[in-house]
Amino acid sequence: MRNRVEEALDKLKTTGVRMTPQRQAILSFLMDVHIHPTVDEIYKSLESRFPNMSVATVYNNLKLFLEAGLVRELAYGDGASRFDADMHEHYHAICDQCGTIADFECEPLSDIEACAIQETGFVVRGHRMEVYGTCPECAGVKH
Amino acid sequence: MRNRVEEALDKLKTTGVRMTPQRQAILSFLMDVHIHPTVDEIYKSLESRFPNMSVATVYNNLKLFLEAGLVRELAYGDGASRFDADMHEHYHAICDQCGTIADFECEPLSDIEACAIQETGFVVRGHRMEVYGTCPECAGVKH
DNA sequence: TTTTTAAGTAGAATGATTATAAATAAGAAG
DNA sequence: CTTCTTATTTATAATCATTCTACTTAAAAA
Repeated sequence: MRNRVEEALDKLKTTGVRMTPQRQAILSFLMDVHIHPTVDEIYKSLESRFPNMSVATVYNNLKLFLEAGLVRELAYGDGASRFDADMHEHYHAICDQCGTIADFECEPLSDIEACAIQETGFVVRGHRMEVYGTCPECAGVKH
Repeated sequence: MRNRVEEALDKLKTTGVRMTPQRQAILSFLMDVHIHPTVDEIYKSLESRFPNMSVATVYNNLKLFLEAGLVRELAYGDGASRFDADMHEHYHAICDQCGTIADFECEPLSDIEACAIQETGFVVRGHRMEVYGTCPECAGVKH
């Protein structure tokens, strides 16, 4: 069995998507790293290997990956979006102080969705949820 | 008893904040309207009454109201932030098609926060949650 | 009134993201 | 291996929300 990146790119190829070094590098960076990077972080990390790569390439590929369901976008209001190639059901806890994002798992919030359906009459597709607070590192440090 | 807007502005006045027509108009617009407007919507709605008002004034006042706990900001990743002067505990359901935002109430998600605390070690301050789907109007229309 | 200074205004600056047009290179076909 | 088609990349301009800056105006205290 190949690794996740090659598997994903092979699947993309069957839909007319071409395999390029930049594309491969962006996807494997996202899949290797567990830090939910921004576009700029991805761009800077690949700068040494692809000195001529344009930021637009990063944006274009991320959009493609999003549509293919390979990554998800974490769009917090402030600043830049973050991207997560871990597609299994999980939630995020975000540190108010240092911005660290920690993953955690939990029963899906079915009763909340039930509430929403009952009170609003919406056809519910899904939800989004994050927890905010202070990470152990920041909480532990008495400056 | 005065109305909510005057009450709120009177309370602000006690902390050295001045009462201006623009400020009053922005706050009462937010409190009257139940549509979670963007800065631009607020600005355009008041354009006829205040032809010389600057967008910066809207931003400045919203920041002030946020700090005073009179409104909350709904920062969805795409596009502009929305503002809500309804401060009682509630959640939002957002229509994928028309963007409508419906309010609903529900038990607070205490078990999710418990999960987060246990798995991440965070000191949890609060959470954010929205439900996404299709509103009754959009779902009902077979175009 | 006068004075103090918070608030408003206009416009420039920033930062993330998207659009555009030309150059490049994947991959198919011969 | 060479040619051809067109997806992709690149560089740059454009857009959009938001913030900043310097100056003017006007609340409200004295």
